[in-house]
Amino acid sequence: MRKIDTRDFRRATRSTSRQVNRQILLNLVREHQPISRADLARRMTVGRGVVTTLVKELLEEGAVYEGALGDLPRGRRPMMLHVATRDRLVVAIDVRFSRTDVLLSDFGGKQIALERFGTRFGPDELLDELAIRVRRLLRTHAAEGRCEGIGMVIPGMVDRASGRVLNAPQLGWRDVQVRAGLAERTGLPVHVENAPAACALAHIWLGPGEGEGEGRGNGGSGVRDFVYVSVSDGVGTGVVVNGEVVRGHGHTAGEFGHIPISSDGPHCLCGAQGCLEAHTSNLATVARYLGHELSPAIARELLQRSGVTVDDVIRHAGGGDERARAALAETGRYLGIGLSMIVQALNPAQIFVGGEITGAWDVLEPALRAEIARRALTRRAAETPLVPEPAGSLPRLRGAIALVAAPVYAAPQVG
Amino acid sequence: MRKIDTRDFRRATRSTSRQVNRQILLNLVREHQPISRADLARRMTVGRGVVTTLVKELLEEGAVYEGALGDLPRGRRPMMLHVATRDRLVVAIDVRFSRTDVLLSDFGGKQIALERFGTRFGPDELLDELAIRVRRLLRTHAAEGRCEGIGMVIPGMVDRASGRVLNAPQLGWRDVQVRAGLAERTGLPVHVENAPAACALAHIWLGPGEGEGEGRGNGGSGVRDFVYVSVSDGVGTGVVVNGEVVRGHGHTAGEFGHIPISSDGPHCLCGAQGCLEAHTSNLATVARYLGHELSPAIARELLQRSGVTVDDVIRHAGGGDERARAALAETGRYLGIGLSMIVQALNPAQIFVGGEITGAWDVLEPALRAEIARRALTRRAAETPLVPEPAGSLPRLRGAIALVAAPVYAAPQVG
DNA sequence: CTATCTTGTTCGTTTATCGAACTAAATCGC
DNA sequence: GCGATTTAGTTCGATAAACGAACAAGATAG
Repeated sequence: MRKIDTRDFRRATRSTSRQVNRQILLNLVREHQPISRADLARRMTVGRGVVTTLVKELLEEGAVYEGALGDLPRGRRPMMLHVATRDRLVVAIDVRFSRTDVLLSDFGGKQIALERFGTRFGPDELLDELAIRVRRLLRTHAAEGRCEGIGMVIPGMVDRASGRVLNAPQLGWRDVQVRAGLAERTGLPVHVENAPAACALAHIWLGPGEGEGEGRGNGGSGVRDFVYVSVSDGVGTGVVVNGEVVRGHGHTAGEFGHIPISSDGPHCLCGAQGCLEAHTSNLATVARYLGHELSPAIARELLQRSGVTVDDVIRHAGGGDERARAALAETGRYLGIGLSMIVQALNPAQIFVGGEITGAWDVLEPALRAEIARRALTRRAAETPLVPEPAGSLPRLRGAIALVAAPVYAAPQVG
Repeated sequence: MRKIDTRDFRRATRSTSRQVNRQILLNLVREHQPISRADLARRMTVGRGVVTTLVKELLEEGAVYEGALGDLPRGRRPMMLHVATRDRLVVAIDVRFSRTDVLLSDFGGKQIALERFGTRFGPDELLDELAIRVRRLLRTHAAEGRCEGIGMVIPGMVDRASGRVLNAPQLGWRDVQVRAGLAERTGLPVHVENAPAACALAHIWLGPGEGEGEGRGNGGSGVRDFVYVSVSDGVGTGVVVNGEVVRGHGHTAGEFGHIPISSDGPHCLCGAQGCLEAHTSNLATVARYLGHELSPAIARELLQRSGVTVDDVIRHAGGGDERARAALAETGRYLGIGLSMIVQALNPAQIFVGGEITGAWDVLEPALRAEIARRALTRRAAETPLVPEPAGSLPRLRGAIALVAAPVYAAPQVG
């Protein structure tokens, strides 16, 4: 029951029906490929004639292609249809404090080439470096297909519509026009997004990132209401309601990382005290392992001197180090409080947890479950599925891919 | 950028364009009445011919009517159009612990007759009583128009689709089929909803409830992303994203009332400790005024013995009672923590605060603002507008009206 | 009284779905 | 081996919508 925005609506024209049905059909092919025209007609409860003309259009545009003939017990064998992914390329860029990743992939999420380099903290220097690498990648792999765009994820707040980075504390950026800068340098359409929001987008459109080599390409998890919680240097979330990422009025929705967990907890980079992030970031976990409950600023120093990383803590926990297990369990307890708030506030169908920390899921999960169950108002809410996503599946790069792929398949807006 | 749900989509048919444009037109009339056909054509960037046929259809259905001729500097005078509200009635029902309100109103929110009686806690008894009163009201006011449905708001969790009350602790209800029961008894379509969610719906469709006598009828606040926070016996919220109320996967979204504010705070009715509700409900404020930080169960006893109500505390605060002011300011501080969480999580364009407590807005507001500003990540978020809605404007009954009115004007779903 | 301007209607054109008829290609029964 | 049956895919006329131009109905200005 959505209200029509009388100041910014899209009315139906002669061609709106076609656009809507075309997009539905394209999505059905995407999620059920290989699939025949007759099957599509049945799923859409439409005559086969309409499917014929819609498919003809999509074939001419190169959005779908005809594969092999299917098998049936009786009757004429159907011509199976697939969405085109292989010869459509995407450049995915993940900018973080520690490093920047550049991935060339196809539309289905299949990896073609991955490069890593140390992040330049000057925006112009970084964009120059990126432009050089993008051009080189596309020249080298020109035979693989045509590049349809660049997706870029940033640890910070982004105005997705304008492609401007509003505030990225980890990079020290404020009000930087990233999209225009990179688009000029490369001549490609550029999409910029906050990292956890992009990770959520990847789960809408590409599904969980298990298929390393092949990349299922079709799919996207069927869940339409979920929250993606990213735990790394910072703690951020992507909120999805009704199959759409919630951006917020000032582009800062999903900042669950900076809700207060305790009134007197460690100081956070954001200036406040006791934030979820200050209790559960990788820095916080390491500091806790080393015997402190410190602010991230001091913790960063501490761990630079000690040289201990979260991955070390997780490895030690796996090896039976009780202090490491206790530190992680404590992180789990705090994170559980945060997740319970998400459950109360949004009652999602599922919560994805991403980050290095998922390597200790056996330690984490009981703590998370306990906190959620302690607070939940209904049994259904108490049993909200938690799904870990290991950092190794490159969720942020998948998010960057989704930034380019999603608009091609998204529902046309009407009303 | 919404994803199409390939398991539950609505494809475009021959008549979809018409439905979409018809609904856009209806909403334009609603928000700009009186308005001419030619103006509608300009706003929709469509030929006047299309408007003629759409309006003819709406006139025949009685959804709009022609009013007086408009004035123009030159040319033929336009025929002004209005939405029909006066002869379309709604029965709004607000069930609470202390009492039940039944309001007969028109589609624009104009009050016709209001009845109050003590709530029967047996569902069947309550429905019987309600049916008698509804029938009597409609018989008495039969001349005023035809009743298009019943809207009913409940303090608790509701499955809106099935009309079932899942859990209403204040009433002691669990799994009660309210809709079917009342629909059978009255022969009218019935809509049931959680009270704060309905209050949010009222703000989408009817706008803030200032116009007592007339009822602006047109309108609805233009804001499409906001949160309505209801503070009374309990504390609940209605979350609105993109002009649509967020229901959650298990119908329990918006339960910000039961997020933890403190780890060792008062026990809450929900079983947990330190909930926002336990700190900021009317009971909590009264208990605080009387010198305790108590669980609501004990507080209820206490205040029954003392006979003090929130309204008393608010009155005393207005009279200069420092203890009352301090108690309310403390409530404001805790509520501010809750609101700051809402700002972080959803970054709404606006937050509405409803309930008796708004009577002490001068005491409350500084505390709320301070807490939000202390936590907010951007200036825009820090300055999120807070809008008080006094309990006297009957927000819950307006919500019940909106339950019936909204579906008539809502955007048809496509894609 | 006429030129001009604006509103509202009418009607032929275009573009979509809808549905029935038709062709193509496979299996089954005999 | 061959027609009956079944399923896939195409074609084409009917219908319903937007689109756009022409036109009638009022109003004002000079």
